[in-house]
Amino acid sequence: MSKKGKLMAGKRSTATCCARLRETALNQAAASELATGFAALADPARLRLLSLIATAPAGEACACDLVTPIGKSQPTVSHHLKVLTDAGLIHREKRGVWAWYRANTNRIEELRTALG
Amino acid sequence: MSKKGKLMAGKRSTATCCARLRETALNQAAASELATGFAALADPARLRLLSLIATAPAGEACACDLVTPIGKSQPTVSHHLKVLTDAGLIHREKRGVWAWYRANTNRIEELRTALG
DNA sequence: CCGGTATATTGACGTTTGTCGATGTAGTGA
DNA sequence: TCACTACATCGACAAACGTCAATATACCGG
Repeated sequence: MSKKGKLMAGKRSTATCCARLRETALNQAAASELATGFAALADPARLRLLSLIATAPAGEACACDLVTPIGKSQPTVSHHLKVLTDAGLIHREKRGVWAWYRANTNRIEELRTALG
Repeated sequence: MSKKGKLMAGKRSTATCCARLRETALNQAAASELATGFAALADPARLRLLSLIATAPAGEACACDLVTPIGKSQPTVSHHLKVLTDAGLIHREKRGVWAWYRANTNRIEELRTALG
């Protein structure tokens, strides 16, 4: 779990990457950073999209396969995928006409760590 | 701490208690349940409140000590505390004139598990 | 009972969000 | 070139949200 022995408390090196809610009180910057991440998860459609992408074979999913299961219009799904992308939770790769999405494990883990 | 406790005396279904985003695709119900939880975390002020409460001595914090560090008005802080309470992330206990808040570890862990 | 304090609720406001239809853009194959 | 498909963007709208001042509620010490 611990990648390195790097959890020095004294160094204030913009440590928003590893902020932990229940360890030390969050400063404003860290709180804002985390809030944008959680905001992306604060919608059922986006949670299901992220789940569909993360559990897709080969770890990636085509946008064309995401519209129907979500049950929303194509522009809406496209919008949600953009929100997830902007929040760093997924990564987009355009291949031909198709857009392939992949979960950003590091970012998800970052938010998970915040709750630890 | 006791093993389970009766703090979770809500109508939370057992099926959604252990949903994991990256394990199997979320159904609509589980996604909605998780989304309300993450929505409560989708605000910097609420994240800082939860952090202040979780790291407070004896594991509990008085509302009277939460207004100033947040830098928002008293009604606004009260509102955010209510949102966190309704989402099951903290627990409120009125003692005399004061309201004491305590983090709901189970609920936080539940959301953390969803990202695992 | 009275004044002071702690907290919650109400009402109003500007802003953000989720949604869709319409439209734009770009790759593909005939 | 043309039609078709996949996806993004735009414009509009209602609903939800964050915020505060004003007010209400409840407790406590005199």
